[in-house]
Amino acid sequence: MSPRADPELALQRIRRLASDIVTGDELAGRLRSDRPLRIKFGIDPTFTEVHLGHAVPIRLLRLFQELGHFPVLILGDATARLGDPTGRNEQRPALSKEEVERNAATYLDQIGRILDLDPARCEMRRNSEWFGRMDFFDALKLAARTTVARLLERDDFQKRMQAAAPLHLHELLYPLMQGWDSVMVQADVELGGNDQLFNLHMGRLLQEREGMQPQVCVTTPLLLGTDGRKMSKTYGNHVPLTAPPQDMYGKVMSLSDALMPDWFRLATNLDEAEAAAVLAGHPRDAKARLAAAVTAALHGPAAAAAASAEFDRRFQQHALPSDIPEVRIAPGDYLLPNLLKEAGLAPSTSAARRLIEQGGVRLDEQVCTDAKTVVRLHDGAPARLLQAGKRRFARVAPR
RNA sequence: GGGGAGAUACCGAAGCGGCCAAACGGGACAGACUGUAAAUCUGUUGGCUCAUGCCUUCAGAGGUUCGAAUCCUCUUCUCCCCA
Repeated sequence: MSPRADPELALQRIRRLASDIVTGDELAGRLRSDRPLRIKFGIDPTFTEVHLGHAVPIRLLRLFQELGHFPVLILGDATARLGDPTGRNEQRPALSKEEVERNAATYLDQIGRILDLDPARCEMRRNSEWFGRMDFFDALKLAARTTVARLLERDDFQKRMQAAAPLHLHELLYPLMQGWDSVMVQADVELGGNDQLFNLHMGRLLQEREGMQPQVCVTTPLLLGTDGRKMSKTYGNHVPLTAPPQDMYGKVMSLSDALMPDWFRLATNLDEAEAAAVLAGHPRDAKARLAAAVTAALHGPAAAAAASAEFDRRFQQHALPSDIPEVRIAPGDYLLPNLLKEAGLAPSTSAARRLIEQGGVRLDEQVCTDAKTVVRLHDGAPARLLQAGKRRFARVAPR
């Protein structure tokens, strides 16, 4: 276990990644205590792809770990089967045990890219451990610890009541379950996205009822997607933690300028002064620095440097990418649109034709706008270089 | 249980017998511009052996008609109001 950092400095670094802290004084007090704090973070394995937005609280958890504290990761295998009502898709179908397990495995793989999951430095618990043992009376006893009015304070519950939208009884109990996790693992601090504040508070309340010192709640700000909307897979504006270095770098480079300060703060380890200095320079360079920092954090500096060099080659010097996939096809004469389809560069020959007519296709580095071009690819013919749009390439050769 | 409104391409939404492969908006893709972007402008956005040609689409199944996304019947599903 690394030695604990200076409490003042620690607090400063935590604040930089935090949106709300309830309460700051309590956190300062605990950071000054002489034991490692138990930092709880819960994830419900309800989906499989973790992106940079999800990663913000995980990065904060990592920071606590670096500061000498002890992450307690809760795998919400019980809660996942219920579904946190926060989500817009309230009708999330109940997941099977198998699905939950499968998701959990991919989660840990992804989280492990940020957090040190070594059992000596991190505790991992499944909440089925205690919820699986509860009987109905235990559940009622838990429910008796709060009031309906208190639960209905939650913003999205209120909205749904007002909109006369369905609000199921079990959804009301979700915050209680999350809060009970805090009791069971004796959390000192719980982290979560800033939409989690209500649930985090419930942990405080339940711990207090149990005569424990209530946990400190720390929420993290929302990291917006590359286009400024909420980061989401459906918008295609997300950066998956598992994205290969080249893609990751490229995705970050497509970020809107205005979002750079947030991204520096929430997705990189640059300190405030350093980030400010970089941002004062040319936006292009700042973004390159950002992309490199994000990529390096997940793939290491060497991969980041390579991704950066490749990106510059491709988009600044308009050079060909260094790794063009090779496609082997049956020998013969091909109409250009068919060839594009065969090479996997277009979804249909019609789409390929349109692309050609719009000047989006290059054959051996020459723009070709004639959809009737015939490409002869007989046995022994040399490979032809195809480019569709700015970033799709293939070398096609007869099989 | 009663009454009403719907289901159209990736999404939202027009169309209500031929001029409909289907307006418009968003998204996506391409081109120009650029700092890689964003913004802006332009174009494209069912498929095909590439054609002023053919084929498959307007919830599903039948029917009327020379002709149906549009009319009729049934089925499925959604939403709203009343009980």
